[in-house]
This record gives sequence, C-alpha cells and structure tokens, in this order.
Amino acid sequence: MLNDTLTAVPRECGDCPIRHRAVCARCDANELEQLEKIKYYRSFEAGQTVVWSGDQMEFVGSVVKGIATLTQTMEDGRTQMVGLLLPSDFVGRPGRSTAAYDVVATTDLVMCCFRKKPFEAMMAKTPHIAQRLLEMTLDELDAAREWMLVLGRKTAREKIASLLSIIGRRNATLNLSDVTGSVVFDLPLTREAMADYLGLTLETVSRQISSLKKDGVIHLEGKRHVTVPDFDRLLAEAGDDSDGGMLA
Amino acid sequence: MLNDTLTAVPRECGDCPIRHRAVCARCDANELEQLEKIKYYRSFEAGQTVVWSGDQMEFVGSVVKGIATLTQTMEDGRTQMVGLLLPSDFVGRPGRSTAAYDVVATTDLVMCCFRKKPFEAMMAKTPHIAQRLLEMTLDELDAAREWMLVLGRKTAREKIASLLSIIGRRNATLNLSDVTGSVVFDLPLTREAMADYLGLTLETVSRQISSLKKDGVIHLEGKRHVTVPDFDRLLAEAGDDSDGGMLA
DNA sequence: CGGTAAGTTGAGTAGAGTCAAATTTGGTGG
DNA sequence: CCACCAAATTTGACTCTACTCAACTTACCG
Repeated sequence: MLNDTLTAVPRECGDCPIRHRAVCARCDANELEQLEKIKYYRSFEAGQTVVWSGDQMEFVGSVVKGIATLTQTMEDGRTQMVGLLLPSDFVGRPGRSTAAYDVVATTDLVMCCFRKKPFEAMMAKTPHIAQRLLEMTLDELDAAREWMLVLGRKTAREKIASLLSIIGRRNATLNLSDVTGSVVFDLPLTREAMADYLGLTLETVSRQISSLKKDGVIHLEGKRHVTVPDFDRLLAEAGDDSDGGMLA
Repeated sequence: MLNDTLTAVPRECGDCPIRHRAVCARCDANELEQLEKIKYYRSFEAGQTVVWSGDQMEFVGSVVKGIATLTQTMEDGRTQMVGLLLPSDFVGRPGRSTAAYDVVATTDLVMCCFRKKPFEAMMAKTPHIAQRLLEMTLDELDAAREWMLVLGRKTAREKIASLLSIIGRRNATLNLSDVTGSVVFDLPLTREAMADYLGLTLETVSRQISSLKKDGVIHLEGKRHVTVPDFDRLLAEAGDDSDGGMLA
C-alpha cells in the first residue's frame, strides 16, 4: 500500500507540486539536477511518528503531501504542538545532529528527503538554497511569535477562532480564492490535536466549538467539515482586527 | 548625556564586544571593512521605543549593549512579549518593509545599525552574513518554540521558575561560570515585563515569586537581586528535567 | 451489528484573574 | 542629609475561566 502512495508522487522535480514554494524554490535547472541525485521519497501513514525528539537526524526534507505536527512533551506527559507542517514546509535543521521535537504524521504523508550531510554540503555551495531556507525560517519565526500571543493572552474562545481562521485562510490561499464572506474547509486535526496546539484541554476545545456553532459563527457537518458564513465575524471572535496569524 | 553612552561604544568593529557572536561573526577583515562603511550607532534610554510595530523599518541592526524587548499588542491592550533581545541579537527582518513588533529598550541601549537597503545589497553578495543570520534565526525559532511550551502548558509557578532559570543560565554563560549549585543574578525586567513575557498578570508574578522565596527556592535582596541556592531545584520547579529553554 | 475511538456534555473544583488596598523603594528637591 | 513623592511591588478578598473527572453519544470500521 505504501507503493500506491509513492506512485502518486512525482519522480521529477519539474512535476513537483511544491516546486515553487519549498526549500528548492529558487534553484535553477542545474541546481535542481544536483538535488535530484540526493533526494528520495518516504511515505508515512497517518499516526506514524516521522522523527522522535532526541534521535539522530539522518535526513532533512520537505513535506510534499499531507500534514505533520511538531510537538514537545514534558516528562509528565503534557504536550504542546509547536508547529504545523504543511506541503512545502521544511523539516530538520542543518547543522544540528539530533531532533529537538517529535514529528508526527497527522494524515498520510509524503516527504522529499535529503541525507543530511550531502544536503549541508550542497547548501554551502548553493546560496539559492540557503537564501530560501532563511526566508522560510524567518516566516516560521513570525508564525511562532504570532502563536505566542495566542497561547499567552487569548481566551479559549479566541484561541479556537484563531485556529479556525488560520486554517481557513491557508485553505483559501491554496485554492487561490478570496477570504471574503463564506469559507468552507475540513479540519485536519482531531480535538485533542487542536487542544495540544492551543494549550487547552480537548473538553474545552469541544465546548468552545459548540459555543461558536450555537452562536452561528460556524456551521458543522459531521465533526470535521466547517462552514464559516462570515469570515470577518470569525476574525473578530479571534480578537484580530485584520489579519492575525498567517501560518504558512 | 547620549554622548556619554556613545563614547563608551567602540568605533572599530575589531574592538566590538559582540564581534564574534553577532550577525557579522563570520565576516573576514575585508567584509568587515565594507560593513564599517554602512554602520552607525544609536543609543536609546531605558523605556524608549526603538521601533513601533507597523512602522517603516529604515534600518536593521544588532544590540551592542543593554536589553530590549519584542512585543505584540492587541487592540484592547493585552500585550505579549515574543522575544528578549540581548547583546549580539539581531533586530529587523531583511526583505520586509514594515516592523511586525514593537521594540522597546528595557535598559539603556546601544545598537549597531545598518541602513536596510545597503545591508540587503551586501547580504546578497556576502554569504557569510546570510549564513550567520540563518543560524541565528534558527536559534531564535528554537527559543520561540521552547517558549510556546512554557506559555501553553506550564503553571504560573513553573513559568516563573522557567524564566528565572533562563536568566540564570544566560548570566552564567556570559560569565563563563558553571550553573552548578548556587547562582546569583539581577532581574533585568520589572514584574509587569515578566508578566508580559509569561502570559500572566503582574499580581500572579508577584505572588509566585513570593511563594518561591517562602519555599527557599530563591532568595531576594531588594526587588531585583536574586540568589538561587540550588539551581537543580529551580530546574525541577520549572518542570525541566535537565536543560529547559535556552533563550539566547 | 458490535466494538472502539472520537467527540460532547455535565457537575464540581482549582488556579489564575480582577479589583482594591497597603507597603516598599529609589530618586529628588529642599 | 533627610523628608517626600511617584512608581513598583506586595498582599488580600473575591470571581470566573478553564480544568478534572465522569457519563454519555456519535461515527467509523471490520
């Protein structure tokens, strides 16, 4: 079954769906050819752990398809999600040998991997890669800081609204549609994963979603399919005047 | 009086106290000479705002001396500190025109500034700068994620202990002393600033500090001078087994 | 059609927030 | 050098949001 997934993945960088957004975005044809030589695809099933915190990192890479989470765990089991990895996002840190976080596949996942050593060697010779990685890292830093405001200062209701607006906005970006008026999307996370992202308990997440539903801010079909009739209303509930956290 | 401060600042990069840690750390003599041409020093008094969120960023630069904070504010006034800037830390984001956060001098502050355009131009030609900036940004991203765990999952008491252990560890690093047994330092932040960092109210900060004092985890002389008799005890109170958040 | 995981809802509690004094402190002008 | 002031900090009393524990419902999968 893993092969089915692999078959769906492009063999050539030219066909790659994340070609223009990933760490390789700035590479020219020649550089891409070099990358082709050291890349390989790996597939993971939903729920599988991609990397364990503290383990040796033998590769870095990009998410091609699916969603993964970056989480930290305390000894007593308290868990905090510190990043949501979407297609084109980069995993791993050049120059560091062990992983600092758990990476877990939330959905079935395909990654484009590079063995760490050759990648680092290539990065040193190829400014285009380092430049793009810097740009992506600065974006992630902004997203992390945006999230610090959510975690530190927002109420449970605002936290949920913030998460929904981020997911909604991202979906709109991918579909190239406007975030005006009504927005529809599927939640890629369980209530528990949402709780881990928001620094809440899953019960509180559930209650606040019910409350937003009751107040007509969102509609639900099943547990995952969300309709936001008025996106500005959602943003107001999130405590953001205009555009709050852009995550990816 | 500004001149007094300026006089204390090196004119030559060679004498600079942050020479080997800042964004210029990897530059060779020639590159440094180019940087000298576009650099200038600016001093700020404690309490002064260095950059307003949303403003045009006409410069980027490094903290040379003193401490600054990076904060976000919601319309209703809730604020969250998203970074603590220490000597050698970089301010500003190449490739972005407006500031995303308020930068405020917590103590008297000296910055080594570069006009944004020339700096960006130089970065494009000088891999050493971009490399070092990538490294620093990755470190900041790790620190931000570490802090997300603190904000999202720790109790008030653990938050305070986490902040104290970070400050204690940083001081030890600067003094090249071990973080074994007893550690002594001055708090660089008011209770309110600590609260903004930790996502708490200043009253809660005060109560938890009193509680840690009562339990003998710390001793206080005046409001700012802290003695930690047993650093491991403090780490245990922070919920960290070994080394929790390293901030700088 | 049952079994299990995911999600919802309820009741009671606790930890942090709010509002309101009191107290300490560092700095200043006399 | 000392009294005084404004700001920072501490402490108290009360409230409320989000957590805990628990039962129940729903959806999905074999």
